[in-house]
Amino acid sequence: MNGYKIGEVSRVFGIPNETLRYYESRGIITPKRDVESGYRYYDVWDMNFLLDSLWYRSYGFSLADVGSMVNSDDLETFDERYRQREMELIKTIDKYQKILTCLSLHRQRLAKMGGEIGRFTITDSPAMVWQRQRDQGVLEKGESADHIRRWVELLPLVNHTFLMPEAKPTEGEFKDYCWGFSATSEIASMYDIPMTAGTQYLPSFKSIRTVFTAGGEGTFMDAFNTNVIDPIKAMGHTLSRPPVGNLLVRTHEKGKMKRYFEVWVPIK
Amino acid sequence: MNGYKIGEVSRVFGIPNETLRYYESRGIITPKRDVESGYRYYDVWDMNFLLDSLWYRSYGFSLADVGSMVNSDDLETFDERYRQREMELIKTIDKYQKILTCLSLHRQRLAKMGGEIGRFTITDSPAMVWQRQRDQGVLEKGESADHIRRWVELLPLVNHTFLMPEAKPTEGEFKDYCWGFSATSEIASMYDIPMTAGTQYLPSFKSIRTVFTAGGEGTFMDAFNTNVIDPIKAMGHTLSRPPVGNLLVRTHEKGKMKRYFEVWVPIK
DNA sequence: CTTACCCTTACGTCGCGTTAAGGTTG
DNA sequence: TCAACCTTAACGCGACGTAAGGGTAA
Repeated sequence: MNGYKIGEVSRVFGIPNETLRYYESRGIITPKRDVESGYRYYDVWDMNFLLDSLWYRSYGFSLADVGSMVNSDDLETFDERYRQREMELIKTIDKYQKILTCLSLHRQRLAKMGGEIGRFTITDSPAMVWQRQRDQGVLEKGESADHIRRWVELLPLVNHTFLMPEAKPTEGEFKDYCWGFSATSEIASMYDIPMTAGTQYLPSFKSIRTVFTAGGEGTFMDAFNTNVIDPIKAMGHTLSRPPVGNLLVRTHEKGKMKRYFEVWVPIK
Repeated sequence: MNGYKIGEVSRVFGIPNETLRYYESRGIITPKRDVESGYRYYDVWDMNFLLDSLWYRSYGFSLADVGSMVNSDDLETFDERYRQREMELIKTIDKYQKILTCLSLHRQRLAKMGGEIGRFTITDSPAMVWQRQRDQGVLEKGESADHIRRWVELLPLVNHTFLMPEAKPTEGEFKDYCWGFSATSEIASMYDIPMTAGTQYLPSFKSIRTVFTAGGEGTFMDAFNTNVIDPIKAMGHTLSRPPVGNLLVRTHEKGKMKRYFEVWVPIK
């Protein structure tokens, strides 16, 4: 019997012999067999096609595709397959690129936020679209909640964002807040976000931005009033609109939850 | 019992309830249970953490990572995880980008090659590094073949390339050829290709480039001599160096193999 | 005779999605 | 009444990797 045994092929091309056997079971490369021993003997053409298979695999084609490409495809079919794979790759790269952009941005926000606690900066809040998700812990459910799914699907492009109620705090502190999702207006325009009840467009406002932290359950409003609103008022600013902010991260420090938020408080 | 039942959570966030149960089995979200019925009741915090989980998943973290992030990670650990994931994403994008570039290029070559059969163009051959893989069907095997694996790993950056022997064809035709891999010199310099016995650097030469086809086993040399060498000689050109060329694709037309090659024939 | 190599079958991996059987709850 | 919930269990995917148990080549 002439030709190369599976181990030789394996060593030369660096492919585990299990993989070679698997390819045979999928009908991709079917070497001759020694009838007595059952040994596989790969000839030059088996290896040509094996190399082709590796080539196609390296483009990311599935084994099923590779089988057809190696054994039966004509030129036209090749062109179709390449065209389709090209489109898939573009989509894939796009997806990962989007994720990377969001992740980097978010990581940078986390890296900076430590130094921003207790520091108040006058800046314009980012224009965004905001969607109420729940009110005082009460979820919007039922059939009307379809749009929430749409927002969830947009992760990680959307933020966990709270919005204080429209009514101005007359007694000097906020007692009410509402959680939802937000997307910057660029993202909102790119992904046609559903506008339903509870969706608001928040333009850019002159604001004071800061970062504050809160602990676990029930600590949010207090932390907000004490560490954000009181200092801003003490500085002599007058609030003009409902504050809005993002959850940056929920961490656990020494067994207790610690949440970090960034917030924009619109001022006159 | 207050809170939301699994079906409600499922509907609102668009997550199959199987997945919610699976997350519980992995210790990620563990809602309270009604002791009698065994029903799961998700409270606000369960849903907060569920949303966080979806957020982290959308960044591409594994469920094991998500479990830690939701339940125990501190800020430093978050930073590490984000940093690592960012690097992974960059690598992934890079990989796909490379594949896409090769695939696009190759598809364009396939698209053009039909019109290039029988057409001879004077052009400079691309500078490349070439590695002998086998000679007349005889594979280089044994321990000395380590470097071939290195080339295979570089797919799809490398080509299937033949090189005619150094000796000039005195009788007017070529009888010998040798298959191997090649990489353009840009790629070779980027990925430090191993230089071993059988590795040659082929600089750019003034050449005639054409595309030819061959059938199955044993048809290559004849097709090359008849469709490439003879016409070039008939045009009055004198060959200066060994021709070199790439396998473009092996197709199947009407049950028979048809191979397409591009070739550069160096001339004086 | 050794021993490195080959064979087959079958099960594990990841992150779930799906299906099924059989029962309880609102 | 009947959808919705519970449990355990298993199977599927894709491309292999791994292990068991036994035969073969040089």
